[in-house]
Amino acid sequence: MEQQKKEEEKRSENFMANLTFTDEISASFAASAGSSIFDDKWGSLGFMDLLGINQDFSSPSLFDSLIQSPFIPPPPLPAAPAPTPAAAPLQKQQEVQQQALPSPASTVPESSEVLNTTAPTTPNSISISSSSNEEQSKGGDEEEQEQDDQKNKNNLKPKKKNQKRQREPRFAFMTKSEVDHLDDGYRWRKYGQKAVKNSPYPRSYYRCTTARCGVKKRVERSSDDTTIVVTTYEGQHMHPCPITPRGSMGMLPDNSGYGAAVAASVPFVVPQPHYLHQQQQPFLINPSTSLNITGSSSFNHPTSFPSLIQERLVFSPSMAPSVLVRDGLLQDIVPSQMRNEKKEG
DNA sequence: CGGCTTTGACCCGCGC
DNA sequence: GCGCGGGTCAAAGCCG
Repeated sequence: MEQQKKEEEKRSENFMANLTFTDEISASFAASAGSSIFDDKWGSLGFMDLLGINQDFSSPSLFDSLIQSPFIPPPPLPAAPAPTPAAAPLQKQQEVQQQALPSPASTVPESSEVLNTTAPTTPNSISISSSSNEEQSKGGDEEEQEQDDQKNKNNLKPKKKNQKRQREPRFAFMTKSEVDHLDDGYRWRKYGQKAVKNSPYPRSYYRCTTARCGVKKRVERSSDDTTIVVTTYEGQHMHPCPITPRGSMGMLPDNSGYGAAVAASVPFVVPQPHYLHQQQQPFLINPSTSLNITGSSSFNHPTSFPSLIQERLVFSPSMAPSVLVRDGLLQDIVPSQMRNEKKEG
């Protein structure tokens, strides 16, 4: 165990990750939001927020604006990926205080499904996608959900027939990594594993070990590109990140009383054009461009991303708009186009 | 001993 | 109704 961890950490140090976003994703967002991606609704949200990694960035140029954004939603999902013990020291520790301002998260479309596909042309890339299950309860029914959850736990049968299982919003991202289970700072307990159809790799199910935190995480490896790991989060942490010393992360939803709003919101944020500008890559506008946030300055804080996801973010708009993440299933997450391309190539 | 993983069984929703 | 596949449970085992 210990050794394994160390190995992973070691690997993480050398890890280079690309994160890709597609303009279609944005399109999806815009469409579902019924407004332009440039609206405050979306435009002010940072995708890093989504990951809950909006802290400890060593790249002010890119993230400052993000963080200073008036509408930074609390990380609906994995709050702040905690520092990987081995990786943390490597960074400048440029701590950025997140401004947990109340966000318009509640205005976010609750049933939007967003995909973020990745064009894994480079090694170690991540792609982010988010989905809010269309079946999921409409927003504010957190209580109801909890009750339902309880029902399910205490008694599996008494579920009403006409009551579809409600699901938390989901958020998925693809990561190029040798390691399946990325360390995002939270503690997870594996509760299941299933073979994945058409894939030699199993899908693992994890649950946040924090008491009363129902956040789940699903990890599977792409069958097309075995270097791609698809991680799907379901639900939102309403507690501080257990590993984060500052606890500044988890603090968001918790202390701000923002929980309900967050719960009711889509756990996804989209890259904000204005900060992307700073990278001089208006990927949202020009579908043919690819924003590579890599570089000397940007994203190289190991502690600010699921342990192995670092350094390279590539926003690459090139996928089919119809590709939306649905239920976080790999086959849905990975755009067919991309998969086809991979097969061809 | 507590926490975690493994793994087979089971439940449930959905499509045919 | 049936079969399939996704998701979850829970007992057993492992490990520090």
